[in-house]
Amino acid sequence: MSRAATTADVFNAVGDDARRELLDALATGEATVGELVERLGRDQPQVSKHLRVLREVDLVRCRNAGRHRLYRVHRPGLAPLQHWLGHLTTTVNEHYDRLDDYLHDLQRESLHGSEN
Amino acid sequence: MSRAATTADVFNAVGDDARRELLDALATGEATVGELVERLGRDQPQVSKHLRVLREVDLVRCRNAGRHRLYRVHRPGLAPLQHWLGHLTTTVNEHYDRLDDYLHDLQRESLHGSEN
DNA sequence: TTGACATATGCCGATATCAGTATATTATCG
DNA sequence: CGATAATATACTGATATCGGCATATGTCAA
Repeated sequence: MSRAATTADVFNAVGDDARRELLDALATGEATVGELVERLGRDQPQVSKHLRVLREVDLVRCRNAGRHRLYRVHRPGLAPLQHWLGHLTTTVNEHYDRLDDYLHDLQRESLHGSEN
Repeated sequence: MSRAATTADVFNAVGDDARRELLDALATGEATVGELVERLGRDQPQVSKHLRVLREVDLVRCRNAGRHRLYRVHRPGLAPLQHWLGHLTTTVNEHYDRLDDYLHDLQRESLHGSEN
């Protein structure tokens, strides 16, 4: 009972450098595994494995083209990230203002308070 | 030579459920560790530890208020996330269109890759 | 100072994760 | 059918990560 969940969520998937690089590489269009291997300069098995993770969380999809496999970003898969980040951002913006930041940064140095 | 980097980046920090919950909880304003412990229903040490990670990547900051410590979201810390996701999204949108998705989804049906 | 409260840190064990290597699967072509 | 190219999976070892518990640090108040 130590760890939490498998890599099976979008946030975790994007938490890895290699996978973000893959997404970036696919941002401009489809690519085969071999092309990605070359562009990222990583081993083929690793690229395949990372692609698998991305596929499992629906951030990418693929189709067969001859002997190759063309991967592409699956836009709807980005929704959870966009929604969470958007929601967080707007909520924070609604509840904080410049004055807050200003005051807080001032108070960060020293402060006295007595109350609960 | 196995693992990559320490948890010291924003994407990794946000990859964890507990930390996202913390950010969500702080979205509406400052809170003390105790309040967060109660809201999230997690042990105090864990909350503190997760807050530490968030602090290290500059997603939250804190100030002392008496015996308490008030944590808050540090908005600039969100920038890397916003930029990466925004850039990815617009790039993808520029290079894909509805027709692409339509065709790809069609072809996806016709030929298939096995899975495991 | 002492004592109580709030928060942080240290240690541990279980498990996940990643890179690397070798091998299996799948598809195309002759 | 067999050979070969492209990709996927299996296994391994090193390390990171997380949760749980105990304890340390720090802050106020009397």
